[in-house]
Amino acid sequence: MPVLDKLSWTYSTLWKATLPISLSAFAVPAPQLAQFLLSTVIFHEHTAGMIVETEAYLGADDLAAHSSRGVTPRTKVIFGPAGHAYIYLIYGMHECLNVVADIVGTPGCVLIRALEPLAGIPIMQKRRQWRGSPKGLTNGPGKLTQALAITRAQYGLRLDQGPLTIRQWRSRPEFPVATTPRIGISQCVDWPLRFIWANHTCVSKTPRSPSLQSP
DNA sequence: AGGTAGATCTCCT
DNA sequence: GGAGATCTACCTT
Repeated sequence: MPVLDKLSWTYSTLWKATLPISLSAFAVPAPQLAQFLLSTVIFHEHTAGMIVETEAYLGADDLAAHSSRGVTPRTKVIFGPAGHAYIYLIYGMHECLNVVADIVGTPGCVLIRALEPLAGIPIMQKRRQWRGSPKGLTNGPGKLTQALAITRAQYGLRLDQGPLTIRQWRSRPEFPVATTPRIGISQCVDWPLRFIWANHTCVSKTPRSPSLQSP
């Protein structure tokens, strides 16, 4: 089981330890996809990290979701096929990576909020100008995109293959999952749609009142 | 450990 | 024109 500082991976050995995810596996409701994506691994530009924190965003009733305002040039990919990348700029400077969920026409997506850095850590340090502990490289949605060099240039790309890819371990690990309210929103603040690998050191914030699910 | 300010762009009112 | 799915530096306890 990969845990920070216990194993060091090269990009290619990590690639071989993982398998592709079929595009159809993404076509499930966002809360389900958010939990599935925990423990999967993002690869891009000589760097890779394991997802340990996600948030689900739903459709018209979820006023915290960008898609609740309908189709715009920015949000159109959310209404398209699952398994593609929705990437947007927040606060004028930070890119955020989302994975489109659901069937075509149903706007659901999953925000990737934190990774455990696994491969290419020196490259991440250079991109982030960060000399602190490795977890500080990717424990936040704006941090992980910078560490993996993900920008709106990758908007709309499919994630089951190609330059920006998400893969799964050959054998899915067992780990405890906790559920909390989402971070940084002002609407639907109590909806339990944030999912974390409980007690993992790379999670962005300690939840104020996590509810533990069965492992 | 915790709060605040500033940076800086896109979308929608 | 203003808020926003954020981060860092720089304060104060």
